[in-house]
Amino acid sequence: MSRSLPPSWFSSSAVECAPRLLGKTLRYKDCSGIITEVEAYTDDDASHGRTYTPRSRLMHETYGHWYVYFTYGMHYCVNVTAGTNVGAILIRAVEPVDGIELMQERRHQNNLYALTTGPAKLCQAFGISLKENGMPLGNDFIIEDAPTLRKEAIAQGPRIGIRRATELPWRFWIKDSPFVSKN
DNA sequence: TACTGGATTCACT
DNA sequence: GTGAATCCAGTAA
Repeated sequence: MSRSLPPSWFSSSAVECAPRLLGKTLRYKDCSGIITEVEAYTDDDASHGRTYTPRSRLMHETYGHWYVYFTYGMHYCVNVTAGTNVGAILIRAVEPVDGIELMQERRHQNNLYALTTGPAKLCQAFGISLKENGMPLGNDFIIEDAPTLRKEAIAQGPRIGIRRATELPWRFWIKDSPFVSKN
């Protein structure tokens, strides 16, 4: 049985940790998927972390904790807090592995490529909501190291895409994966 | 207490 | 490409 990465794995900055998350497995209860797309937020203008508020407190005071927030009146997004200063990594997409039927049921969607290819889609598929906010890594909610085959494939590179436009967060994704968001 | 706008998604044109 | 859905956190007063 594999173990979760420890919270200390996330003590480096969000920008450093984010690309290293690609290819690892996100697991929550009965569902799991290989992380294909992430976004790193620190204290820049686009980040909740630019101010210290009750919501952003986790970004300032923890690393290796789940930060879940509600947006647009209907969607949840899931992050892992990172860095000893302020930061979080938004998990934007995964490749579904376990619990696919359950995800399809929750999403009312059978198309595998539309199941978890977006931050809000992923939360809906995995059944993640505000009640998971603030949990430390471990127990039900874990990130496992990459399967060996994935690790080798990623090491062969260049497979990781990076985008950092002005005033936008750092985005990292696995280039040849069909399981990434469209925007 | 009262706005304002959002780390999105989906249907529709 | 455009707009609606929908409600809460943050801000200003």
